[in-house]
Order: sequence, then C-alpha cells, then structure tokens
Amino acid sequence: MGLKLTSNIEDYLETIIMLHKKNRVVRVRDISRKIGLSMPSVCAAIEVLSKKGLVNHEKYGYIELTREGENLGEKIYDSHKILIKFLKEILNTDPQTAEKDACKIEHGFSANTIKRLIAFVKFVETCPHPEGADWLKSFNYFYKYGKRPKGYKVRKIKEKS
Amino acid sequence: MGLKLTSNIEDYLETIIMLHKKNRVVRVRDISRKIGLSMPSVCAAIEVLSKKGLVNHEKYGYIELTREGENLGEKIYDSHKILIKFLKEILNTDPQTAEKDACKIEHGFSANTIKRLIAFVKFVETCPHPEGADWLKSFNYFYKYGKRPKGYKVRKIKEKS
DNA sequence: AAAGAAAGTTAGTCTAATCTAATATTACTA
DNA sequence: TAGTAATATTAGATTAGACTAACTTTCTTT
Repeated sequence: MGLKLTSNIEDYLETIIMLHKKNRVVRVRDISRKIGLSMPSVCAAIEVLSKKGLVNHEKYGYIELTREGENLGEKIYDSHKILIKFLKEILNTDPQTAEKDACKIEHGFSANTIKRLIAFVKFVETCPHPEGADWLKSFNYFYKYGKRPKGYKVRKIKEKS
Repeated sequence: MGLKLTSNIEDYLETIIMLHKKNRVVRVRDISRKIGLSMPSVCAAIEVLSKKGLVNHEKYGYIELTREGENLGEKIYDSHKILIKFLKEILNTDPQTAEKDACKIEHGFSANTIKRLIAFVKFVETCPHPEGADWLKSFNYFYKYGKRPKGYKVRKIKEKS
C-alpha cells in the first residue's frame, strides 16, 4: 500500500483539514455534507486514508489526522489557498468561480509550480508603484476595455547602487 | 446522450486536434502513442466521441473531427496553450513541468477564468516599461532571492489627460 | 499475390468512485 | 430509561476508464 493518492482522496483529506480547523472534531457526516457525497462514499474514502496511515478512525468514532495526514493535507490546502488568491486578487474572478476552479485544479500543479505561484502572488502584491494595486487596477481596465488606461506612463529611475 | 464530457474524453479530443494539426490524418495508433494508452482504450474513447457526434469514424478507418468536435477541441487546446504560456513565460517553470501541469489543469478552468488568463498574459506581455520583460526579470530575481532586485525604483509620471 | 507485419477491434477483467437500501450503533429527548 | 432520531457502516449495484489476450482487417514487402 504505497502513498500514491488519487486527487479524489486528496479532496477528502483537504476537506478534513478544513473541518478540523473550524470544528476541532470531524465526523463522517460533516465531511459528507461539506463535500456533497453520501456517507458510504465518505466511509470508503476514510477507510483508504486510514490504510494509508493518514487518518485514525475507530468505528463510529471521530476522524483524526495523523501527523503525516496533517502535513499532506496542509500542503494541499496551501495550494488551494494560493490558487484562490491568484484567481480572486489577481485575475479578479468572482468568488464562486474562483472557489470552483481552485477545487478542480489544485491537485494538478506540481510542487515547484506552486512555489512559483506563491512567489508570484507575493511579488505582485508587494509591487512598488506603479505596480501593486494600481497595476491590478490597470489590468482590470485592460480586461474590460482591451487596452491600458490612459493617464500615466512610467519610467525607470536608476539609483546609484 | 448529452454533450457532457469527462475531462478524460476531452483529453482524447485535444490529442486528436493536435495530431490533426500536424498529420492531417489521425489513426487509433497515433492517438495511442501520443497519449500513452492502449489501443483498446483509445477505441473505446473514440466510440464515445463518435456517439457524441464529435468525430466520425468508420471501422478500420481514419478518425475525423466533425465541425462541432473541432470547435470544442480548439477551445480545449486554446486553454492548454494559454496555460503553457502563463507557466513558461510568466512563472518561468521549466518546459516539461509546464507541459505536465498544463495537461492536468486545463480542464479545470471555467471559460471566464480562461478569458481572464488570456487577458492577463497579454497584459503582462505588453506592459510598458518597467514592467514587461524587465518586470518578469524582476520577478525571476524575486523568486530566486526572495526580494526585489536593487538598482531601480519607479515613479509615476502623470500626463495631462 | 501470398505471407507476415501492423493496425484495429472485441471480449472479458480490474479498480476507483460513486450510489441506494438495509442494518447497526450512538445520541437525544420526553 | 425507553424510544426515536441521527449517524455510521455494510452489502450490493453501477459507471467510467483502464488493461491483456485473442481475433480481424488492412498494409507492406518480397
């Protein structure tokens, strides 16, 4: 029993992490509701996660993440969060679409790409003027009207380094 | 028989488009090799695509896209291309990873998000100085060293508008 | 044109992920 | 505390997508 997970199983793990964060106690029903699948499906998934050593689960009991499960889950959840951030704050997609898209693609990125995306979002966020907020505003204008807003140009100022 | 496609089936369609572009004639074997799956698997998929009216296929013959199949395939392929562009040119991931990641996530984005991404890439590409190429160079530095390169600052110059 | 190679198809099996229906356990409440 | 409601599990069926092995058709090569 290797530790190769299907993206499906990763979804369950991520859901458990999210529920854990707000409830501290996670049950089959909670996952079922959150993820929108039947309880038997959740049970089967928990069984798999348990065999992989990612959760502990006794019959009729709570579901608890192992150390390993938590680490992996956090990683997946991080991907999710950075994607949401990129979609919402940079591309400016509406929240629902962002959430939906992020869920679908979060398992597809390799670790390295995620690292780059994290850096990229940070880079954009911390851009000195005229990038940063204005830069994003400018993109929004560009998206809407197909051209850059008029009214300012920028030029590079060399500093003695 | 609706026109709801699994992303799996979309992969086949996309592969057909790509092969069509370079070979003009597409056979089961070509798809099998390109996509790395057995010929029976390809046959089964072609059967599905055929029932959906996206390809025409007579036994032992070539595979041809219908008008509808071509339209849809192009759309999927467009997503692929814009993702590759974003990954390679903006995030600067290595080509293999870019290709791999793009394949995995290309079915996950909603049409609207793709539109935004297309605009975004264009926006970055056409950024006037100090964005554009320099801006991307700057990001690369940022990715590598965790901070912006020293040596220039920018300031906004208002033009009479 | 006949033989062998390549390509395509069919048949049957497997796994992952889902479901519903039925059963079992636990929790709540009157 | 007894009965009901909520939750959890088991059993069994279904679907999609993959495979191998065996068979059929088409192509190629001598």
